[in-house]
Amino acid sequence: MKPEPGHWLVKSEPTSYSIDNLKKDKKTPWTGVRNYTARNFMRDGMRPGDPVLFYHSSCPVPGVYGVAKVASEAYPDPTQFDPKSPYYDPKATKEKPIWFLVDIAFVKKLAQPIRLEQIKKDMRLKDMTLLQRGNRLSVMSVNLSEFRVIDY
DNA sequence: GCCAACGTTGGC
DNA sequence: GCCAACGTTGGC
Repeated sequence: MKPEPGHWLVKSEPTSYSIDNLKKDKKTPWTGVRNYTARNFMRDGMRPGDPVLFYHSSCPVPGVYGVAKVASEAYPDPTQFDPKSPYYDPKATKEKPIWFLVDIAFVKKLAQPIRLEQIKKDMRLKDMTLLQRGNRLSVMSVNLSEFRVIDY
């Protein structure tokens, strides 16, 4: 899959890391992504400054809760080398890292979240990767036009 | 808690 | 390389 440059969406379960956590931290390494497609988006697609929609999943009201931006080039996810981390990958070495990440920085929290329910109803968003059948990617690209519908 | 839709793993 | 079994995601 050729990564589409420019605009992105990341998912997070708010019980594990929410937009409020990001607001407080200002910037965070997006650790723990263990899916090759998502990794490729971060490693090969994301560039510093790219806008990112921040999506809350597995919660009472799933939806886009804020906007962030890419805040670094891709670099190896340090948790893959840490045997104590839940994201430890014994196959990874510092010479040959498997997993890469970028830093994500807070931009803003939306006054009202754009709920998944609304996204589904909006004909302008019907082709969003987020809505494609069975899409469980935690990092995905978003078209500029789709991005502008959500972050107007 | 259920279940559909995947991705990954491992036997062959 | 195939494919069944298994694990995970995430909406509902």
